[in-house]
Amino acid sequence: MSNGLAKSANGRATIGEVARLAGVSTGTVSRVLNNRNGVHARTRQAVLSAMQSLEYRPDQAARELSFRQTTKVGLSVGLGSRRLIPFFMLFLEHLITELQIDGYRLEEIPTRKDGLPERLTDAMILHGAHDDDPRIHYLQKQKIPFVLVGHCEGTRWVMPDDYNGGLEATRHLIRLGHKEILHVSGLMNNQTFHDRYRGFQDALKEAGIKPKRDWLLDGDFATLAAYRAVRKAYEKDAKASAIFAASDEMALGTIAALEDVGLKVPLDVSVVGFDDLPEISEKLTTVRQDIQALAARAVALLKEGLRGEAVRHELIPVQLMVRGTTARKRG
Amino acid sequence: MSNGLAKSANGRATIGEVARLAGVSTGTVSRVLNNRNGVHARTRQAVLSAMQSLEYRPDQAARELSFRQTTKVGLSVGLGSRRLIPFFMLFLEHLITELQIDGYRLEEIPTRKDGLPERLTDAMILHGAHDDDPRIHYLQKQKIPFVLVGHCEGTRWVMPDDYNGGLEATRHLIRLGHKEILHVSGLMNNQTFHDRYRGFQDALKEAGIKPKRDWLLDGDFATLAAYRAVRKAYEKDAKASAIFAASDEMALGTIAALEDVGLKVPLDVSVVGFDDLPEISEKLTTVRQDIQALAARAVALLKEGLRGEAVRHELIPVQLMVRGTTARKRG
DNA sequence: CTGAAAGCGCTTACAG
DNA sequence: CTGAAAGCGCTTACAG
Repeated sequence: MSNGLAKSANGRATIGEVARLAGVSTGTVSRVLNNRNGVHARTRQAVLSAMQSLEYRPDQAARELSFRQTTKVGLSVGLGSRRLIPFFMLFLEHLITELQIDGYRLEEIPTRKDGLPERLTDAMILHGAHDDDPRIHYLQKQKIPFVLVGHCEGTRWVMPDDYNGGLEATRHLIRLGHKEILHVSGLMNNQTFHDRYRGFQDALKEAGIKPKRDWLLDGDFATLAAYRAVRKAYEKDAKASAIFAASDEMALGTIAALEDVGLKVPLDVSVVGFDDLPEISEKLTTVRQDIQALAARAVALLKEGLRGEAVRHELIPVQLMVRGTTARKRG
Repeated sequence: MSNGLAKSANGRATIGEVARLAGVSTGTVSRVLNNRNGVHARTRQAVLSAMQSLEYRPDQAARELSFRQTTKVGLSVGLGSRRLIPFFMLFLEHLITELQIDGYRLEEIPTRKDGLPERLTDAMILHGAHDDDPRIHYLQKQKIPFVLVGHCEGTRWVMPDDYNGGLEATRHLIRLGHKEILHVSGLMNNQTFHDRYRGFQDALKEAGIKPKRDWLLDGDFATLAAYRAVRKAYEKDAKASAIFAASDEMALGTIAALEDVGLKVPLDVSVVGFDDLPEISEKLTTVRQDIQALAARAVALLKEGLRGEAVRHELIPVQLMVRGTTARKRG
């Protein structure tokens, strides 16, 4: 090694090597590693730069073993919430990664028929919450810190800025000259989709467009259901020149339906999706949400909860990605 | 504890407690734990029963730390293979669990544009292989032990018994009196679907049924594509009273299409799927495959490879699950 | 504010 | 065939 210190067998620097280079003890290195206070600023700096120059990355296994008791974080998926969908998979993967950084371990906790988690962990992450979700009150009573992926007054929560996503997607269509815009979504008892819908409505309102009742199509959050709803609408009498689908999957179904009734996207009808999932949305104009950030912020809030800090919430920004499925309204 | 030995803080027995109860050293316990030979049968038995009575489960973190060098298993997903689908998610989850038991760590290795893995690990699991997959020859040359999920002469492989699944699904329909049976699948350059198709063909052949060219529908492995293919077929002139869809997703699309052209399932048309995925296939007559066993056997074969044993392969049995979407042919 | 030392639960040469 | 002991890379009272 350029600094004359040997690295450990498997090629990675150890805490001991960092300590030697920084001229401190391993205990001190450990303290800065874990952000404990009571380390002199100068010392901390020295350790930090030693870590950097050695590209130090702590050994997970050793940490877990030393934290005699690893913090177990439970992931609770709401009743009826689908687990085997791309969004959830990606969220789960990022969540595991983010928790690992702090030495926490994720466990999926099954939900009982009464809607409560099968058992409790040191802290919990709640996904797929609905109004009056029994888990919220229950965890509050048990004094288990938790973070909600979604929103609920008085709790610690984090979620993508679905409202603004819906707003921006719809504004984009309006800017392109579209005046009649369908919205393909699912049941509105789902926070996420309700928020996207509110964004849709408000964008119309601010443009002075009054939505008709039949502009709202039930796509049941799925490709095929969206296809059937859109196809049926256009086979009847739909004239809309633009469609905002509340998910990329539904956007895909929407596009296929338009194709099958002989309409070209984006020539005849523009389509915007939502999520920007890999493998699915490459060519779609859509609203990107940052799933990694969602997971990272959820973990950050959870740590605050574990430290007993005050509840607060965060909204993860989303971003309109203009690609090939939207165009200016024709003559 | 009933045996008068204290368990460690976090409630789980340690190797030391097992050793004490069995009247041996921790080294010996470790040896039986890792199936090392050179332990007297009687001693081994004593240790085993001590483990059992203490419900001993080794601490992963401690093992990893002690195995100075953890074995890294790379998971390589073939180019163009979809990763965000339920089957793959479930396989991945089981794979991680199974590898963990042996203290191995799974890493997903990206595939380069030329089809080779970005980097090598101690051992690899190949998924989504196609004919002439360059990874196979490459890994053989590099002498990296690997297991293929699929099949390829001269390699170590494991896969579900897709052929028999296709055979059984089709036989089931034939037994119900159906004589004209469609098969909804995707491109046949995919081993899995090709095998299911062969099963379909052979079942017809043994029943003396000669399939027509247009009995094979391209469902592109997806719900929506299956829907469109089936709908188009019946809108034209299809008369088949039964359909074997090569995946549950395609079966769902198939059923929706039949419904939309006014046919009742299973009254007018019977439908069989394949996979039996949770959340998706509750009411479907389908062929269950055991994804957990698939992962477990893949790991077992990989361990053989790591030990330098001869290559061999395994077929994981599948099972026909008769549920509500198939019925005896009418009139 | 910092260091020396014990300890987390396992594995593995090294003796015998 | 088996035990005693060192060591894996960290954390954390305990002194100072």
